[in-house]
Amino acid sequence: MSEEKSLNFIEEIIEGDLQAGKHAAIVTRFPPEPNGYLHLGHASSICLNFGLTQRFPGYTNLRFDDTNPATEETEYVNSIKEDVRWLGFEWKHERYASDYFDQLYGFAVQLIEKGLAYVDDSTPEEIAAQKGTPTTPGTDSPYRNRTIEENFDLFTRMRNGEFPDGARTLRARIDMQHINMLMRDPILYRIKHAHHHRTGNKWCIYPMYDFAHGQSDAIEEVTHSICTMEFVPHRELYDWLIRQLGIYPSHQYEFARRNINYTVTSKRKLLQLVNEKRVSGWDDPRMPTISGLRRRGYTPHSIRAFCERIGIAKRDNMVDMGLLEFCVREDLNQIALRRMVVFDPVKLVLTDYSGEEWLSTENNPEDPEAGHRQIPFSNTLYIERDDFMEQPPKKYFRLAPGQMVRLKSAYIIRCDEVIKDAQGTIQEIRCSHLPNSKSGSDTSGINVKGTLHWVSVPHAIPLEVRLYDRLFSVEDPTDESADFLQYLNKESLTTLPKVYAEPALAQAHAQERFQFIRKGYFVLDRDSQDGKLIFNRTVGLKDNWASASQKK
RNA sequence: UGACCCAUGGUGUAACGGUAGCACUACAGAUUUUGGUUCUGUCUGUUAAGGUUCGAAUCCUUAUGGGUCAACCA
Repeated sequence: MSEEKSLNFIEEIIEGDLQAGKHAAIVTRFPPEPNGYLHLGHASSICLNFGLTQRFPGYTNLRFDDTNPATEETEYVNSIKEDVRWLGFEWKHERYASDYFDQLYGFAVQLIEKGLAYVDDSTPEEIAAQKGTPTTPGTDSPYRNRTIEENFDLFTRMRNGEFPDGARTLRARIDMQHINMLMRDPILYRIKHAHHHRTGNKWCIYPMYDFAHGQSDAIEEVTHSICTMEFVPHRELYDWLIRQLGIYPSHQYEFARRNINYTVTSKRKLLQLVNEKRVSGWDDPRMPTISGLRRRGYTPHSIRAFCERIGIAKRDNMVDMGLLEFCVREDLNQIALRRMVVFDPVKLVLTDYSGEEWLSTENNPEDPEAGHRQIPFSNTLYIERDDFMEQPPKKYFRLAPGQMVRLKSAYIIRCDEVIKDAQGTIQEIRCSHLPNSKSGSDTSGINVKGTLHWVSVPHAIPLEVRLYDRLFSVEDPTDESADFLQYLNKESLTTLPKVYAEPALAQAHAQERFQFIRKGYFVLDRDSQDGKLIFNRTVGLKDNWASASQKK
């Protein structure tokens, strides 16, 4: 039985190309612009581009599309490389569009010499006016018919820095009446006296996306250049330039960007969240950035599984964040070390128990290899306040007066008495235990429905815990006519400054994943210091009781 | 008003002219020393109308709906 996984439409195209002998091997590239941090949308593209060359013969380059020195920085280059590697992929060549600036300049000269490009002195406003609209044709620039000699001279002088920013542009000479607005004499080069993160001050003219991306693809002999649907109209220009230049015929294929509900995946909007301090930074655990997810405790494996499940297609989509959460729970359930932590404590005293003992408990019931550890037990414990109810509803099988529950990995106890203060707040729950019900050697013959987590008060260590919720309160924060910031979820971060944990957690390492039993999955945050451990909740456990009891 | 892209349960994605499947979600039950996990089951779908065909989610036409295109951004 072969596990026949169906191909997505791009894999089908590649399989067809390979079978037809069009290519012996394929070349793809992941082409980020280093002007922001990578997010979930990029993860999809990374998994696609790198995944393709794992499945088919060939390789994938990492190429930075760094043609706009005004917004691009080395900080972003470094974070992008780190994130791609963290996701589990390695590129064949690390390249930059700026590596090709000399060749690109040569291509521009070729177009000028063929009469297919001209220097335009029009202002941005004039060029916009010449452009026409989607339904009305454009008009020719008055500079459109300059001689080849004049164009060459002016372009050379543009390069030499004789003109200020924005004074002139180099435009392709195609057709101002073209039905496709991108074909209406698109700008190829613009003047920017700006420092570039790699080429420094060598250049004061920079190529536009359309005159860099496809040419870089061709230089690298990329066979399948994959991008998102908004570039569909660019393909005509992409092909035109390649044809006129007579360079390697890379082909562009488009797929629909993945949208995920309750968040935004737009670098502009994410930048805004960072700049306006709505979040603590690009790696704020609430951010849909790779670095945010990493800090939140997501595993590379879970993100890859997510991308695999949401697939690749051309139709508009809105993926449920719940699927991402499912993927990370699925992974973490297998690997997380179980620990007991009480968030909202109420004291529980065993009136018929004295002294202390260390009990054995498994680190991960899903993984026998994870072994066991010892946990301290005494007659003074903390349990969760909401694990006790004086007047329990039906089917509540936690602790209540006269009721029995098991303390995880310890004894079955019965609630005998409740001590309250003048306001009626419970101060202490007094219980007795069944000595012969000890975990592992239970001869009591009693079966209880509920099992509670707990910590021994004298042994407990304090922790800070940060609980996260979705960043936005509506499914599509960008859809509404209002500003997306208006839909920020004000409860996206809840900090519990002091919770009580079993002592084993004092030895937690940054890379370890934990499941705080009945609470969720947690990871150590980098804000932790000696003596002050901080944990991020990656995701909660599925909670059928909470959803069932809320429904009433 | 134009051109282009897209349309399968609540969500995502398959079916390549021949039984509409998978995953998530939701719901019901079993198991469980985590109301977790695991297991079993249930609900819900081809945008519409024509046409081609023995047979259409699939091919054709039209309509409808959604998206994209008027940055010296990518």
